[in-house]
Amino acid sequence: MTERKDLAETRRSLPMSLLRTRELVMERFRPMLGAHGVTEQQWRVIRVLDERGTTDASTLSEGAALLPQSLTRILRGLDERGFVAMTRDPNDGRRQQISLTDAGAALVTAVAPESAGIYARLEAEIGARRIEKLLDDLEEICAALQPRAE
Amino acid sequence: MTERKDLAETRRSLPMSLLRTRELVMERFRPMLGAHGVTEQQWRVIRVLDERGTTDASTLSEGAALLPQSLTRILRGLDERGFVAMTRDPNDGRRQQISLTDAGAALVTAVAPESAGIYARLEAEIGARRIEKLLDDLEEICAALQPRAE
DNA sequence: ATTCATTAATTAACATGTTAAACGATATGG
DNA sequence: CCATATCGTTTAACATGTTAATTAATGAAT
Repeated sequence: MTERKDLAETRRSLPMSLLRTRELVMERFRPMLGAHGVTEQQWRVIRVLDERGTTDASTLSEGAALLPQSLTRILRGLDERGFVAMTRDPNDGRRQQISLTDAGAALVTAVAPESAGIYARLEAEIGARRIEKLLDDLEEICAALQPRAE
Repeated sequence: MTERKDLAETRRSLPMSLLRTRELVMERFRPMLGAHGVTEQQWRVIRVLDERGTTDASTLSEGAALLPQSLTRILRGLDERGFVAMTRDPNDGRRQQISLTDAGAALVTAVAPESAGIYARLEAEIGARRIEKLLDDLEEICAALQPRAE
C-alpha cells in the first residue's frame, strides 16, 4: 500500500481504461453472438470476409485484429462448420485464400441487423457524436503509435 | 462482399478501435513485464494489491478488471511463487483475503520505474494532454454504459 | 541450379477469457 | 432451528492470447 508517485493509479491507466470500456461495450454484443453460435473473434473474421471478399490469411489476420496463430485455429473451426472455404494461392503456395461460403454469408444476413440494433442502442446511450469523436481520437493515437520508421 | 448499410465498417467500430489501440499500447509494456516473469494480468493484480493493501478476491477482481474465475487461477500461481498470501476472512468464511508479500512488494519496486518510463515515452509520443482527455472521455462513456438501474 | 535468408502459415505449450455449473458459507423467511 | 435462497469462490470445458519454434514455399545471390 505504498504511496507512489512513479505509477499512475491503476484505474487511470490507458490499458485499463481501454479494457474496461471495451468490456462494457462487448457485454452488449456477446449474448447475441452466443445465441448465433459464434464468438466475438469468429464474428470478426466472418465480418471482414464479408466486407473484403476472398482474402489471404495475413490480410485477414490484420483486418480482424487477430494474431495469425489464433486465426489458424479459428479458421479450422469455421471451415469445419462450413462458414468459410480455404484454398492455397496458386501463385504463392505459402498463402491461404479464405472466402465466405453461402452459409457464412447467411450468418452475416442473420446477425448483421441484430448487431446494428445493438450498436444503435449504444449510440443512443453514449451519443453518436461522442462515439465518432472517440473513434477519431483513437485513430489518431494509433497513428502516433504505429511502428513507423523513425 | 456485400455492400451493406446496416453494419459499420469493421475498422470503424468501437470494439475494434478500442482493441487495436489497447494492443498498440500493450506492445510497449509486454516485453518488459515478460523480462520480469509476469504477465499483464499478473501485474495488474499485484499493482492493485500494492495500491489498496489487503483486499478480498471480489474487490480485487473488480479492481484488476478480471473475472473471478481468471483471478482464481492467477492467484494460485502468484501464491505458489510467493508474491501474494491468501487467508480466509474470519468474519465471512466465503471470502478470501489477499495481500502482497515482501517478494511481491519487491517486484513492484523493480517493475514500477520501468513501467513509468514506458508510460512517459507514450505520453511524449501521444501527448500527455491528449491522453488525459482520452481517459476522461472513456470514463464518461463507461459511466453512460454502467448497468445502472433504469 | 544450389545455398541461404526470408516469408506465410502452422504447431506447441502455457496463460487467460468465457460460459456454465458446483461448492461451501451465509443470510432469510417460516 | 430449518429449509431455502443467495453469495463468494472455485472447478470444468472450450476458445483465444502470447511467445517460441517449426514447416513449407519463395526470393536472392551466387
